[in-house]
Amino acid sequence: MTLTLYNTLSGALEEFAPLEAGRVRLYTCGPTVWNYAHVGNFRGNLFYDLLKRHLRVSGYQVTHVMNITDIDDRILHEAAHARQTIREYSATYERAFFEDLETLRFMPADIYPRATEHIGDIIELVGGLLADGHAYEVDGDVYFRVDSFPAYGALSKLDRAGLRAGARVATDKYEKESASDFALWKRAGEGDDLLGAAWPSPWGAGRPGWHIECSAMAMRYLGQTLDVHCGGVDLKFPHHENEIAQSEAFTGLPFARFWLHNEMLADLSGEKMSKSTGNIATLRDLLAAGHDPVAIRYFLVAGAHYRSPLRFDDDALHSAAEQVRRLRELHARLQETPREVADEGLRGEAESARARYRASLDNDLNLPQGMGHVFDVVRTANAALDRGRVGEGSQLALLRLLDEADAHLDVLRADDEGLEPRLQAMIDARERARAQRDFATADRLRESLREHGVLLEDSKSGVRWRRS
RNA sequence: GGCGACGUAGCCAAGUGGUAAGGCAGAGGUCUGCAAAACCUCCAUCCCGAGUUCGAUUCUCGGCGUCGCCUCCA
Repeated sequence: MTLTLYNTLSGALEEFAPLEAGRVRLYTCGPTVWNYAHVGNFRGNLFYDLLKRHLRVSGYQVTHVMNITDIDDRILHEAAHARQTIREYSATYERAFFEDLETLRFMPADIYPRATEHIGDIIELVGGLLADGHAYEVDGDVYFRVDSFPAYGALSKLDRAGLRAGARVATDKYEKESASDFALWKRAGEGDDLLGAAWPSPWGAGRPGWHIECSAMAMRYLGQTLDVHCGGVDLKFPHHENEIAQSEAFTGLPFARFWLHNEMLADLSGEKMSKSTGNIATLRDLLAAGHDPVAIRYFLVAGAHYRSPLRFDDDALHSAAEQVRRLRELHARLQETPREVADEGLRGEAESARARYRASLDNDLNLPQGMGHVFDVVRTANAALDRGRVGEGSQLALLRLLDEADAHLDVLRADDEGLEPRLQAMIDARERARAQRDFATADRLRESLREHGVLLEDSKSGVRWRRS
């Protein structure tokens, strides 16, 4: 089975193969650290996570670079307001971002380059574009000359004539040859040096434009042609279009072979979650409201196919939490000693489900469909366990199925394995009371444990506990 | 106005030219000291209209509706 991915560049599903056998060079658009990221941002990050995990499942070694954009107009503005340098200002949000990623079990990238630490690379890129006539300088600002790159618009399918030369372009304060030209380098404003936001360059003190850092850092660590470049659909234009233009104008080579774009997370009303609208929830908000981070992860990664919009909704979050619980429940039951029974049927079902699960993931990362296959078997397996019909063969096959899914989901492992001794003692005391058929005492202890957030489940093989 | 995506049960969400996975919620039941969990049963004809076809939810056209992008955006 081969991995097929939807490539925005061609607008079609394509068989994936990296340039170098066995190794994938992956670049994913990281955060601009000017504020706390919201769960919509993390939907994107978890899409990257899903892709990377599946590439690894598929046998590839993945070199993953994700940028940290720590210089931009908003950071500049906020830092000035807070009377801090941009580094001081952005450090808080950068740290929070990494904490949130860890909470969501994001598989870390290999390299997280910061824009401010690659000014030299950026200057080299801008210099090259100027030398070749792909850019021009106006009074300390440098712009990319879109007319010099005929393929402009190929990714976003925007016809250049169709890019309305009106609206916001008219308000642009810079003097550009053409409305669609974009800044590669911006002249320093007054006080920028005090904020730590001005660097010397052949065109005078200034800072990089928005798009250039991605080109510079991607090529720095991954070479001139990437295998996969990911981002949200809202970055297709102008960000990715501009990345392509400036990178390919510089190298004369394709910048990225596969462009993958994830759809947005929407609020309850269906509107895209975004900071400017204010309809956002941060991970911190959700945790404070008592939501399990693992359920949030499941919701964001498996709640919908990555190219479909996903609506943020309490019921959907609850549904995610229940699905995680059911998977964990079955996983726990499969730790028991298998019976000596003939279980060819169940084993076959588990193996077939695993093949179908794999095929779903190979088909453009269709995890929601894959989970359908998994849950088909979850029910069958539980029924068989109820009847004591699970032997060693099917037990192994079922565990393999769950492991295969968990290679993407990463929801089975618990954050805290242990139980406080005092609570464990209460469970033991309850078991003794039950053995003596002193159900009043047993029920009292169970209720008390419930108040401590521990739920009990009695089974033939003993009592199981879990956090509520 | 241009480009693009989407409209499947109370909710979330897959999918297919031959009469629609899965999950949540809900109802009834089995099991259990009671619970919980688990299991069993029930719960949709796929926005509307026309067309193509032996047959369309799936293809085409036209509506209606929702959303995204059109230089802040994951």
